Amino acid sequence: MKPKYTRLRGVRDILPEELIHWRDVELKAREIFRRYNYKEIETPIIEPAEIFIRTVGEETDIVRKEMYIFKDRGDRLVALRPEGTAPVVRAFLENKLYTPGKVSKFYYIGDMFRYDRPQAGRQREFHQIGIEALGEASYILDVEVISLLLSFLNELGLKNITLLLNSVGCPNCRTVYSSALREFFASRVEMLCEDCKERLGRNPLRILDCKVDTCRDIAGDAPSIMDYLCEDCKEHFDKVKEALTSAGIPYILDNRLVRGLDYYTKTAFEVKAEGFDFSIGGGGRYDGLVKELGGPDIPGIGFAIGMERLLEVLEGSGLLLSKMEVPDYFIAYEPDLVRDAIIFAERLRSRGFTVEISYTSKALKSQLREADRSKSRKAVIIKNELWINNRVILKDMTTGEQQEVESIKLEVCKFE
RNA sequence: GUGAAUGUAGCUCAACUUGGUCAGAGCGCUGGACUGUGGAUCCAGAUGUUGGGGGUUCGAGUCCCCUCAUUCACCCCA
Repeated sequence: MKPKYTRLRGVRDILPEELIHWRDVELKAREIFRRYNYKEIETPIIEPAEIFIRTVGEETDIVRKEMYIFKDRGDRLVALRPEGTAPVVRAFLENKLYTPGKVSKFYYIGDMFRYDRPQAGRQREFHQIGIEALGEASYILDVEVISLLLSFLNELGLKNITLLLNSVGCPNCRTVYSSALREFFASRVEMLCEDCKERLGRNPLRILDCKVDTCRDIAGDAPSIMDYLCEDCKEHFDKVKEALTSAGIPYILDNRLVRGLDYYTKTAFEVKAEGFDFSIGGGGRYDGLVKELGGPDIPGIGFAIGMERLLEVLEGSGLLLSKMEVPDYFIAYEPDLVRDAIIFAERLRSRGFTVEISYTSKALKSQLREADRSKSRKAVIIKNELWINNRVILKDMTTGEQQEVESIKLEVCKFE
């Protein structure tokens, strides 16, 4: 049978067996967030498109061609959220959660939408686990956020995670750097690939992480942002690096690390797993974002982890171990005892057991086949001659051993 | 948005360069051997508008065109 309706491109169903692993990961995340005192927040999937356009940046690909954007029936321009930071900041301001001198720390787990062509590690609907810490400019927070991220991955069992680190400066020094880059590349424009020629006008920083060899070679001689950081940004970055080093957190400086959203300032970072091309998460500071959304001038920092990507890495590393739970009992019965069987099943369920029952009242043979397929640990067989004495047959489906027991025993005993 | 590959039973895939017993296998499913006790073995059986549409041909999963979908890469990113 061919399905009449199928899912939209780029979205997928997460089936029970896989979802188990999602919940494991989420559980671990919540546990870590608790230890760092982050509180969960949930924002709508749909938002005024404006908040993304303003913060992510009009010239970014996300806004130019990847937003699910449309007008609702009230003629409002709305968007399915392409990322989590702007909504959290919006909620933070709208609910007046800020108090001077206090840091607000949030985490979220939810789905995001970007209208991309699907490929490995990329879907149109994808899920992120992210945090946002608002109200503190100190480098100490940067280090804590990075440390949280690495602890999380570490405690999931991942080794060989590399932390890539950069500073993207602030609007002041980045502008200077940007024009220096533009000047540099403009003199070599004829050697750049078509994409980079485009990037030269739009965002010269992007040329730095072009994959074309000739562009890479040229970019190798390009000026480094480290020579352009202003005093404040430089000092901040130095302190972050020092603190990471003294905390024993290894990192790789990557001056070509360019985050894709305009709101980032100062510290920018990504985490990658060995053997996987994509990064599984990234983040950074965004000290101007709250103000950009109409709030006070308070700083922020956060990161987001791609759930699907993380799971792919965990899968590839053999770290997905949880299995689906199987029923404790399967109730099989002689047909005229259906009602008794139903009631007995309910009693066991009310004691906390997972109980399946045959829905077909078929021959015992096929009921036991059902028991086998349901992967139940034990079968309970209810037969007339025993049932009148409140006894049932308890069969261990693994060993095949069976014994007569009092039915009440199953209710009061803990499952062995 | 650009480029490439793929699209055959529920699942994994055959049927090849050479259009003509080509609509198949394994797994799974149903039933039987086992007459009220699952799994193992053996035997039997069901299932497909070969993604969809059009064309070439006496004849097309097999060739051509269009379309849809999937996968991968680019752009970009989680």
